[in-house]
Amino acid sequence: MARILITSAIPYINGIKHLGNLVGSQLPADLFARYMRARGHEVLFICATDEHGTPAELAAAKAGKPVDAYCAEMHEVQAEIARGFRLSFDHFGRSSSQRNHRLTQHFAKALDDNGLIREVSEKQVYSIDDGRFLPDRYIEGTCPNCGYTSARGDQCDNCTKQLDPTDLINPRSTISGSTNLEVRETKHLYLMQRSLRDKLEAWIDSKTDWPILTTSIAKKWLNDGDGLQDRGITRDLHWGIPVQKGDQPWPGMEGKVFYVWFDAPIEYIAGTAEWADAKGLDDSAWERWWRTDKGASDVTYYQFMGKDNVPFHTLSFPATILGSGEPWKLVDYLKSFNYLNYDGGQFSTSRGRGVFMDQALSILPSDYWRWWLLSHAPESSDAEFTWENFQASVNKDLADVLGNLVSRVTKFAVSKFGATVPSGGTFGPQEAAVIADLGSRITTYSALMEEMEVRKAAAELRGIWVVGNEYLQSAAPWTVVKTDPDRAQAMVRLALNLIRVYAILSRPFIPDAAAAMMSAMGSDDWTWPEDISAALRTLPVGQAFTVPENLFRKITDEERADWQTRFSGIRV
RNA sequence: GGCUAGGUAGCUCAGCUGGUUAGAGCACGUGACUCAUAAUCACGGGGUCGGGGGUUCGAGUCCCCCCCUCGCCA
Repeated sequence: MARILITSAIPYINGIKHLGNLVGSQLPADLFARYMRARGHEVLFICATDEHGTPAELAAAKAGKPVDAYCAEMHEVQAEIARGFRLSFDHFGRSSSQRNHRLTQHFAKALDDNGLIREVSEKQVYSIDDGRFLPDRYIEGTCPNCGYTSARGDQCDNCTKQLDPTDLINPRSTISGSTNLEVRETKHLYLMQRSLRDKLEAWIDSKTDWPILTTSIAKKWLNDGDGLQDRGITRDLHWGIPVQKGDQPWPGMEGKVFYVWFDAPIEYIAGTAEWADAKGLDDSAWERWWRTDKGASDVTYYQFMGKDNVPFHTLSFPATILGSGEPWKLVDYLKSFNYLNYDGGQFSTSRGRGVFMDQALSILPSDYWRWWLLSHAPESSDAEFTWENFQASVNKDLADVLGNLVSRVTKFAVSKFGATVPSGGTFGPQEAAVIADLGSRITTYSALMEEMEVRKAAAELRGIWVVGNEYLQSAAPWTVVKTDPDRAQAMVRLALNLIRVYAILSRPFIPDAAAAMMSAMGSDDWTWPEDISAALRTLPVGQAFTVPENLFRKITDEERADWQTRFSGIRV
């Protein structure tokens, strides 16, 4: 038994995420966690909400709520949706937790003690009416280059020329529209990533088994232009983790907070501490997952995220860990995903284009989405969601291949032999062939799951389902029963056992349907079928089973057309 | 403009270090079966692997140029 730590990139608190966000991190992480648990490993799966920063403050203001209350509320909303998708987090934490405050301040002190923090004085635009410094993208004005009146502080969207906020003519705050702005001098802390560059590069170079997507992004940042840059880790904001050196004040930094990208990944650790707190365990319970001097040396740590998060997880966060000089666990395997596009374009949160997690659950159960998203996960390149493809995949794979298999087996069995596992006959060559076929397929499937080859694993699982239909078709118990009822009973017995085995194998992808299959077979034995021959003889003869409701319903053309128009833009 | 990843059957995608007639699922056609959610199973048609050069006994797979998507960055 191995010890496996899994984290999913933490979703930002501001609003409900769309399916592209889901399939890029939380869902594949859940798949992997469920699989590893099924194999009997000790798994800890942590996620959280990322709560700090300007967007959270603005969203709270828009909602007319204090930012802490807003975050608490949105955290609960996201947690509820996560439960709806059956995301099996051991803990769903919050980056605003006290645990994260203390750890973030601790890391800042450790970095400073090691000479890796420097102070930088810089000029930034301050909005007097808003009472805050404005990040570049919250300033608009007239482009000095082309005269476009809605140029942003970092770039003009019209002429694409790169700008400095102070270049803008008649600059204004996009938050309030106020033009009462001035340039103020402010001091910030920078993490000296440059001095950790070689260490980081050596570490990245040692990860030869990582996806190309992951390492190529990391190397680009290490080598592009002047190479890895030092990074500001503080901001002039109110909502965030106060800048402190451990539990001591940081002279000159009063009133400032850490930058959200500094504290967010630390929440992986803090979230584990929150998990221990929630369980009433002491510090050693979470430290054994993170501190190699306190029992974590045998932990294998996996991270899951979309490609936009890769630089922070391959460079910035490791810089924090390595720079601390303390024995914290570094990620062992980083699985990254490309983007999911929506019907010929992008998912767009701001324009409400695409399907959001709450809407998805309002039209179909989570298993439908889990299956489609995972079997089409954007692993090697960006992938495309279309309603036609979704409909075809759900109807064929789930309803026809798997759902109908369960249906035909149980209904036939009940009508001929009653609602108990029949005792007659013995397994012969046909059954031996099925056992051999499944044995090798399960080996393949397991290997793909361990390699996190999500799409290929889904395809193999589907192949495993098809084996059941192939067997029934060639064995034809409905014909055999007329001349040799005992033989037909043996066939039915195998088929019923098949349903239980399929429940186990399918559970990481479609947990609800798997539970329904298992329960219909009157069993609760989820032991992984290492020995498929024995696994197909597990249900006791005479044990009662039930005919489950159809596991999956089909999506009609009318529904598809309706959804297609409903989710084409403008979220209602 | 720089960079990453892609451009393979109607659609969604596999094809590791170059090697027999380029694969899967869906869709389509034909047949079988009738237990089942008009489900299933078998067989079949369909691709000059974005374009053009080159290296090689041999290239979808390596090199060069060009075109086109997606994304990132400046």
